[in-house]
Amino acid sequence: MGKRISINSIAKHLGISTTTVSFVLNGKAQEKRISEKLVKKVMDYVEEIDYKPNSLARSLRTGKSNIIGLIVEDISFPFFSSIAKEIEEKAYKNGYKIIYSSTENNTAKTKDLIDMYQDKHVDGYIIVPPEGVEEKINELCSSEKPVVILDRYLSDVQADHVVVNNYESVYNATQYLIDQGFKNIAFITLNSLQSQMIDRLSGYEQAIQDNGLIPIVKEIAQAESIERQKYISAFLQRKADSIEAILFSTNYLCVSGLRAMKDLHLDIPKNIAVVSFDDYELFEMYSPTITSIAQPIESISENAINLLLARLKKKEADTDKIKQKIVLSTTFIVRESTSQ
Amino acid sequence: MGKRISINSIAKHLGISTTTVSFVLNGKAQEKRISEKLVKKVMDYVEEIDYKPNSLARSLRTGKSNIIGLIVEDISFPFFSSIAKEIEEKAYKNGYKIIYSSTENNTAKTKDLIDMYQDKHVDGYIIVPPEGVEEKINELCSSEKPVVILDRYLSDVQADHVVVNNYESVYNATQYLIDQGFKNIAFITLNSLQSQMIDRLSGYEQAIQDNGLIPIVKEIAQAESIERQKYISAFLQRKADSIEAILFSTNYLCVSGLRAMKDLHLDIPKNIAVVSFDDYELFEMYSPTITSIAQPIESISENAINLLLARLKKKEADTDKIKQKIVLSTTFIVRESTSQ
DNA sequence: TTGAAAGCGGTACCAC
DNA sequence: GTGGTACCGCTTTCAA
Repeated sequence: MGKRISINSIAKHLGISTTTVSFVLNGKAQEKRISEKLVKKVMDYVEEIDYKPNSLARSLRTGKSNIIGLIVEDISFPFFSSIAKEIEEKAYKNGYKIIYSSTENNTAKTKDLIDMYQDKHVDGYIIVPPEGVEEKINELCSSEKPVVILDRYLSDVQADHVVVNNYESVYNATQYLIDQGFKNIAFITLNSLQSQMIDRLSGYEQAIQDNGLIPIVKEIAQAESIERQKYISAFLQRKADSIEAILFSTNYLCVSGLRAMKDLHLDIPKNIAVVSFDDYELFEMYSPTITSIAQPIESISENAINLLLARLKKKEADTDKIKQKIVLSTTFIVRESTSQ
Repeated sequence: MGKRISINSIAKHLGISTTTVSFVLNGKAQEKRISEKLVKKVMDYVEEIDYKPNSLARSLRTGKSNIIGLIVEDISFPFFSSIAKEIEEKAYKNGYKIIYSSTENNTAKTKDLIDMYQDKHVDGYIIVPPEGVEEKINELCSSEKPVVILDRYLSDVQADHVVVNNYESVYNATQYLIDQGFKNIAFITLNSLQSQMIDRLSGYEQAIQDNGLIPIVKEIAQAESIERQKYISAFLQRKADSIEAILFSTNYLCVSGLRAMKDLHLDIPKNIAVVSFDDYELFEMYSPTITSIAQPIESISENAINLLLARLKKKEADTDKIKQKIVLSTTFIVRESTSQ
């Protein structure tokens, strides 16, 4: 018969009921004490015709989709694409697929995406949230779907978090620069209210204050790469004489900074020492090599997906409501750009 | 009532039939000549309770999922993540979501992924295929789902393709080196049978032959970054004296090569000139800057998704079976690494 | 040990 | 113009 294969056609073909086939297929043969013979018969036939159950129908019935929604800031950033890769790999091994999207730090788009994901009945979420989605995410959390927040901390949100110790990392990096003898240390960051940026800034400010120095902070608007470079360039032209070292709060800001410094013929580290948050292949290859604060990408990914998988496996019965906040340590990689 | 909202509960609440609600919701009110008043009533209520139809149920019934499957080699490669970003953006604007995966050039995993995607009833595929999946993809194509192949050309596969002119690009780059006065030009590539690699190699070989020179080809096994560097390093140590220029067939091979050359204190371009296929931010920032063959990422992405969307919109009726092969041009970016 | 049948939430054919 | 209802394919309760 030319009919599409379904659990029904199998049952009909074998002269048994769909129930039985379903039980066998779902490994409930033992439990339901279905005869070995029958099980084998079903399995053999399924094998023969290479039957694949329709997961849509299954999802509709069970409410589970075996899909995890991954929402990052921008999949084309190496940091996020590396995380995506790791998460996908692990998810795949556990029978989950990933639907991903980039928010581009756009609140409206993010809300939209979450709606779409809910609509697709994804089983869980891993989200790198932009500003202003706390409420939406809280809604999400109060549905029974597990949510893991990545990279940023949302204090008002009842969800698991995986972040790095931004404050301490930058505090220590700043202290390192000070110990190296630098005094006029600038911090270049994004004008963002996201927790990770706030924390990095605070770490810098506190270290500066603890050493009785004067903070020099430059906030760059979220903008295209070329724009960023211009802002930084303008800043450097005004301040280059006085600044001895610069800390960048993200790697792409640092890249823009390096371009600007190259244009201005500023010598690193002779004129200015440089440190960047978030390591990048470029920093290892650049001349001079650039000191950086490396985030543990593997560990971040692993913790996030493990946390989510654990929640997914747990029956709602023993749902321990205590949300976790996992804080991972960064690695300070000293390179040539900070040698006095 | 505490019942979950469905098209049925709406119908019941309003005292009309599900059919009517369905028609209104699907914009078929006009077509079905449903009264303005009723339409408004339905719409208002839907608005009020913020009803979102269950797309799973809809997919089950219609066979459409509004999901596009994107299968790339490795999402953590900038080339692929940039493409993913562009494709996602455009897909999103057209109401499609993306499920993506990385094949890691693993044939078995890829087949598995395709199975999973079929199972999820994705509406269309964009695939960067590893070796050995031609048959599987042909199966896919003979289902009615549109498939677009990216980056590599599968001659036996009846699908749309979007590729770049690998052969000409490398031929011209090689010729450029020759015109610059380089004679002993090596080509470092992967030991891969994928069309794009074959074509790049052929382009090199033909140019060398056309100029009466001797080809020097080094094939590197697919391996971890560190391994690759070792292989290249060993090759360079044996040949450094005679080689005047090197062409790398991919950007990550070139990065490994740059590391190796740095270790060996080979001066670029004084000792050796360097060209890489596939541009990379690093090449623009490196000292010296590295000449490269840039792929038109935006154009590749745009063509791929447009092709797919076009096929998706087209009714099966006027299905023009003629598959397209879109060949895009690369840009040769001359930088410091090739100045004699 | 196995089977009948009621949904999951929509869509769309067919009837009135 | 509007409504009844079969059906997409699978899970699962209940009965036999």
